[in-house]
Amino acid sequence: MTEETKAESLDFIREMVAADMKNGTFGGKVVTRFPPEPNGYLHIGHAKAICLDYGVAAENNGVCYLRMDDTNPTKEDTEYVESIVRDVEWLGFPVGDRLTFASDCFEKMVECAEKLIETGKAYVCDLSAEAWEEYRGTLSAPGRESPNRNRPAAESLDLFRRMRAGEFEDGALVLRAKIDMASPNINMRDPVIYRIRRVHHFRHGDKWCIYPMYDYAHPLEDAFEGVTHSFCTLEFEIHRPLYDWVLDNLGFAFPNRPRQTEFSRLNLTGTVMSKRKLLRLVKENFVQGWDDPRMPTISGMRRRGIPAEAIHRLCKTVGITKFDGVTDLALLEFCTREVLNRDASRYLAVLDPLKVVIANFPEEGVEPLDAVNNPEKPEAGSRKLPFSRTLYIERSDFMLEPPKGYFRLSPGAEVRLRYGYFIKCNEVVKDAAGNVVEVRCTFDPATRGGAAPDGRKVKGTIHWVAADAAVRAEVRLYDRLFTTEEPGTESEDFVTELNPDSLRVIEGFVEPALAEIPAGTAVQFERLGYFAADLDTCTDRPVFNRTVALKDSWSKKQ
RNA sequence: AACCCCGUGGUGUAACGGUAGCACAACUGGUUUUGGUCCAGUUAGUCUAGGUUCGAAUCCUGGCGGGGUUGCCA
Repeated sequence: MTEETKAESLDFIREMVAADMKNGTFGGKVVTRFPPEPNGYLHIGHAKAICLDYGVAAENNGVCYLRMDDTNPTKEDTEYVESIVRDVEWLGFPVGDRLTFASDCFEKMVECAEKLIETGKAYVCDLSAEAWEEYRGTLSAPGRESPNRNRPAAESLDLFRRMRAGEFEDGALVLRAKIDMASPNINMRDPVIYRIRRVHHFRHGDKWCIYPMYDYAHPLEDAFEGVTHSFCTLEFEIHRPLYDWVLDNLGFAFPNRPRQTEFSRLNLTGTVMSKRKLLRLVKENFVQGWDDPRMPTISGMRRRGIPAEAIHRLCKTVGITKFDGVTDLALLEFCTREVLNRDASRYLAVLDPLKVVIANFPEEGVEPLDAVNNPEKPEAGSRKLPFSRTLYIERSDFMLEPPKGYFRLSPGAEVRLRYGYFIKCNEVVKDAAGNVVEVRCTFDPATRGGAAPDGRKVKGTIHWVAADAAVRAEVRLYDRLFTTEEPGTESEDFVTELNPDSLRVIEGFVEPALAEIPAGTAVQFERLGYFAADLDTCTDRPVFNRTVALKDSWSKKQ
């Protein structure tokens, strides 16, 4: 064994799976599942679970199902199913025929429920939801037994079948597991496992009027699919005894008994992650949709230009633990820059133009210059870049009175135009208010391409576009959605913490090569950041979403 | 308040009774036709009090701090 082959450390889940494989707990198999409820779009937090579920399966030659946990049709919809499949596939995981629906198992779940009733483990209860509050007890006081608790099995079975047949009003009866009303874990105090709810199901229409509760349905879904390792987030930790109770009382035993393991969800600074809150941002038009580039959704990040690989890298870096922390958004930005620095072609763009006239350059004509597409990736080739007498440069790349350490353009200073020539500023034109509106320069023809044959150096290299050839583009700059690091922690009314400047739309100039760039393409505008071409049918101009700004040590110093 | 889970630099994560390491962030410096990249370096950590042990981030007990649970949501 050489040093390079030194094993990477495993997270606690992968260690557990490795031990299971070694001990043959599940007969040497690994089956996992990613089980979203189709009531919203997937976000970056789900990506962590997806990477874990699919990752552990793949590492052990197992399979992973994408299961729609559609046991409560009130908020579920096919739109969400479709978006979830799209997002999982975009992340690079196969779905295909491994797409399943919990609701397809409803018949088997009813059979199991009847078995629980027959063995005295479940009973039909007529206590209203309000009445139950009193019976349930509190966190510190035990509950009381329902008067229906000892209803004969035959009677419960009959009532349960009539519940299913639609003989009762919504909420009139429920089926409860008979466990322990004195348990310190409230989930074990005779939890509801079936309720009557006449709601149209997006997949089964009005076939069902009883729906199973999560705590009862989930372990069965896992068991029916042959899942071995059922990973979920920390808030389900306290539900695990019930998960186990369902399986134990229906006779599931290893190696055919799934096991639940919890890990901490992903939190990112400056955003919210709960579907309820994200839904509100969409419904109340605080953002333009689930795929708004400011959203922490997978689709939003895709549109923002964040590559799937960056999300993988983030998930790998944050790892899997039970510590409930908050990951700095800077880590996602780092992962994004890392991938984009390698892959994105470089282009020139000017967002806040200042006119530059090259006095000694011919009035007419355009000179095509060679520009390398990506210095990190020679195989990306090069392109032609038009140069002319009138140019635009970034307003911030010129200063009348430059502070110490500023090495861009200023009166008397010489800088390099990227891929172009050295230019020197000779004259400044101001308007009546004293604002600089034009800079007059001379260029050195010997420095074509950006190198001086006499070996003289310039410290600054600035970007530019030829005024006549440049293309108008809409550039969208995004900032964090919220002003606070952890929005919503202080007040439930988290929308009061929304950042009013989270979207800035700018009319800028880009070089002509970008006129017809395909949507989704990631590019770097030198010195400005990474951008993703957007397909926005509301505008006839190319649109760019800024994925992430470049690191900028100069402006940070100021 | 009862029960469960979790506490390692500012942040995220390693070390599985034997040298506290990595990454991000921050800060220096070097290279550079992007103030990007790349390279080198600096700052900074085991919540706390006991106990077990030759030896504790790791095991035990108490305290403190954080999170979760009182849906006929998932």
